[in-house]
Amino acid sequence: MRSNLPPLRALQAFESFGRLSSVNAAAQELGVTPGAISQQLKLLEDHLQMPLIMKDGRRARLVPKARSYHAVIADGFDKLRQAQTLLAQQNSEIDINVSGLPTLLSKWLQPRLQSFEAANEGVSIRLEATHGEPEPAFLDHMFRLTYGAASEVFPHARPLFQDVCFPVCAPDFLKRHPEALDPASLSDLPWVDIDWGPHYTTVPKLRTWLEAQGFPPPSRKPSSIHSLSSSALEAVASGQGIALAQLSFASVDLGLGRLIRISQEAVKMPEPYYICWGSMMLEQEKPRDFLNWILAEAKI
Amino acid sequence: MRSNLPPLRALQAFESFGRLSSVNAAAQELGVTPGAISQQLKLLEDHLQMPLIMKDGRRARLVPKARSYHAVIADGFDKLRQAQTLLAQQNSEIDINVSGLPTLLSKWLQPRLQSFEAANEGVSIRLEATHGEPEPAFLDHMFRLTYGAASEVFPHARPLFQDVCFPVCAPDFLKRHPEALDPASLSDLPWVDIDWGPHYTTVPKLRTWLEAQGFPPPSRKPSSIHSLSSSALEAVASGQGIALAQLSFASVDLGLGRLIRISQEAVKMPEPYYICWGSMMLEQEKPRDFLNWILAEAKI
DNA sequence: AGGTACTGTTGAGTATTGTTAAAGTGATGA
DNA sequence: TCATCACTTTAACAATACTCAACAGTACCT
Repeated sequence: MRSNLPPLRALQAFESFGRLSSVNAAAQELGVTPGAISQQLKLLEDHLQMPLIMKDGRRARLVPKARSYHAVIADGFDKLRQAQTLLAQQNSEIDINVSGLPTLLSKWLQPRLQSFEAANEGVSIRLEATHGEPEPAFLDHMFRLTYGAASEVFPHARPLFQDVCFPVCAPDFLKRHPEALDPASLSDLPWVDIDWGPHYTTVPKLRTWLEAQGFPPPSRKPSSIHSLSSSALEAVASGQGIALAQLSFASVDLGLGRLIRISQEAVKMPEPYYICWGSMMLEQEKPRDFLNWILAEAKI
Repeated sequence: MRSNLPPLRALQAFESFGRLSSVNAAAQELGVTPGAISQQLKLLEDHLQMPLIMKDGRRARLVPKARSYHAVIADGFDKLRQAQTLLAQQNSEIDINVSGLPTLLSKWLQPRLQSFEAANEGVSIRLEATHGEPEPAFLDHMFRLTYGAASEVFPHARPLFQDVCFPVCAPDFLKRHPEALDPASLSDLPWVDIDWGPHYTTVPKLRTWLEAQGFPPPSRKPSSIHSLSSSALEAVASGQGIALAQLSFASVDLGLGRLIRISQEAVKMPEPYYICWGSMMLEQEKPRDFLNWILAEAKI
């Protein structure tokens, strides 16, 4: 790909301007004067031989045709900024960085992290909960806890555990709907859905469990849809309805009595959770210890 | 994210240098002199307060610690270059751009494209076969033909058709292995696998079909694994073994007698193929006609 | 209408970046 | 061992980008 990029400073001005829709704001963000931005934008129009900005009252805006171009440019600068955060991570005092799916971190890892910290005096761990997978390059300084096939894009991955799912509700809800204990009636109760997003199509939903038991799918629409399991479980705990919960995410709340398991029947998640890491990760001692610890934890 | 980027020209020099491992080559690529590159690299080291290059004999190289940083920076510049190709597409004389999964384009779209070109005199169409999904921003000037949930990241999507799969082999192979006509013996025959990659976990494989018919999974390892269905079908046509083929991809070769369907039993693909497009796409007449045509084709 | 407050543009002077050419630096070979 | 080569670095001039200050257009208020 031998395409000559336009002058980079001009691109940066364009990116900032397009995002903020203001020459002044862009100037402030880039730490230059508005005049400089104005000149750079003109320069870029000149280089690309197409108009990019139009005046809308006293403001200036992107022309519609430049919108998609800007989107890709903005993406590129995002990556460049990401690279800076990677450096910041490398140079930080943190011993172990762990990125993971939000609920996996908060409901599975967090509760047992004490045991690791107790055994490793003075170790500092940073947890980062994100839905989207990080750049593989980040894995040189970071573990990633994720689900299923997403792990395959990373240099190294080992399965942690394969979870099971079953329906749960709140004690309070069970009082109002005692029929919930009869699996055949679950299809008609209010329920809470968990949406894993388009990339995870094989994850069991309430419908999956019902069909596995030979019952019809839910007759109502979900009373709420959550992108986080933990948020869905909160909704269930507050009595909003039933949901198909994962054992490892619900176990704390089950122990506390905030949630009740309505059926002993469970469906298995089709794929395990994984821990992933990069090639330079195991050269340091503390990450190595962490990996061994977490693999042992998962086998219990 | 309020992180100050380093001087961009320095980043660009770093990106180019890191990729080419040579100051001279980087200078040539960026159309400047080696001295400028050298100075910019020093500037970047200065800005980041960390060493980036080391001398390896008379060459200069990246220090290992900078490798992952470089990977992300390079990704960012790739995006910026992509943006240029997007502009090039916008300004090109092509009426209709179609990006799609390779085999879907070559085996399904290509054969019926004549009928569209015949009906639309003088229309120019460009086909681009890629496995990876394009930036959503590209969809403002491009259709994308893809499979299943991948379609959900794009602004608009309509299902085309839901394919079915069944085992096929070459006539020649059938002569050598007449037992192939007995489904129960398929598990023990040489076979060819199609690997859709980590993002498509629900796609049927030979194993899926066998299990659906109540037979054991393949007893041997696949004699070859292909990332393209079309390449797998070529291997099968050359007599390498059997494979689970999709009706729409195999139909031409079945008609020509290059492939033979060994069983009438078929498994359905769990998700349909989709055609996807962006918001500004249907403002032009020719893309609108194309969309209508392709949706009609798919219903046949 | 006219004043005021914003926002963006323009042009000449200053600072930063790239060029040119000469000087290091390690590998290679007679 | 010294000349030579391939490559990179350094330092003084030329080109590019930024600042500053004055200007021009638009909105809003009285």
